[in-house]
Amino acid sequence: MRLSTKGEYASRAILELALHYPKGPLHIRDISSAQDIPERFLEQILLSLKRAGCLKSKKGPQGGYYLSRDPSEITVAEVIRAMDGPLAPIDCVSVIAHEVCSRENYCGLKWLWKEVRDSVAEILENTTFMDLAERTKKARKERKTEKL
Amino acid sequence: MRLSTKGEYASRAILELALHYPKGPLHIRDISSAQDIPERFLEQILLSLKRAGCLKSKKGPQGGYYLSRDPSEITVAEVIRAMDGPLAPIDCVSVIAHEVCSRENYCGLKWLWKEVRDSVAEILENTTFMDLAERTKKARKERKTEKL
DNA sequence: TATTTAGTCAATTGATTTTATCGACTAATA
DNA sequence: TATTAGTCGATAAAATCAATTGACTAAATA
Repeated sequence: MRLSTKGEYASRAILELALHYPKGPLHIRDISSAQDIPERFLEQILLSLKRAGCLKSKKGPQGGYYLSRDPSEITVAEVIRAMDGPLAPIDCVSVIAHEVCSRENYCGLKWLWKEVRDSVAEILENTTFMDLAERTKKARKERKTEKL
Repeated sequence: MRLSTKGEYASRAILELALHYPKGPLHIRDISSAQDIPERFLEQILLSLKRAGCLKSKKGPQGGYYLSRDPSEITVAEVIRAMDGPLAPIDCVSVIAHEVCSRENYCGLKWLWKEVRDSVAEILENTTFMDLAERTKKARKERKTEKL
């Protein structure tokens, strides 16, 4: 039940862009160093996220990536699905990539995996990058005052 | 956020043993054919589950595997952890394999993954193989009456 | 006690996925 | 037209996963 590195990097990258929103584009390089993600790998991830409609980009000097919508309109579910596919733990309970099992006697388990899927989806569908950005800003602020 | 094949096979195997409980041991071969799991792969899985304390075994004729406890005492969480390790989507929110992140600015996400972890754990900790066996029996019964 | 049955164990292979890198290309700006 | 920065496809390296193998040990029974 683990999240892929790709999924984790993607969500960190979008969070970084959300923290910067609505200022202009950010370079791959800057996102990479801020979030400690291998630059050439991040490049691919950002491309996928762009194709998935989460990001837009601008070439040339003063170019970079920026969110295609307000952070409050981008859910974590959308980002994770774009990177890793269905949220379901196994295909037979995936809404998107549904697969019929050959035997009915597994269905005692099917019900369980469906419950897991729904519960994960519920959280990720209802969390936006605005929520995450706010949490992050708040945590940073608290950390600052703590140090005084 | 996918379950490994190993985790899926393991839960199916334990379910099969729970359905057979408390009758005597079942051969690897029988579990394998009932649940359609590659026999030599299942062998390894059963060994791990034995080491994890879910199963016991008996060698020789009339031998096989059987549950070490009542199905109501074996949770799905226990089985999945034995096969795949921590339930947490990423290590920094794992109770067992906790890892400190080098940067505090990820914590906006940390909180989210923790919520996911807790929600998955809540379900898997509270589902036992008695529950699953009962569900399965009920589903089979319904399927039978449907056919009349 | 010999034979058969059935689980034990370690090592290794094969396949797939994940993670990452490379180089050449295109678009935008100054 | 030089420089900056994203685009794209191919591929390589590494890790993990899934599965196979062969030799071994223990138990039952004939």
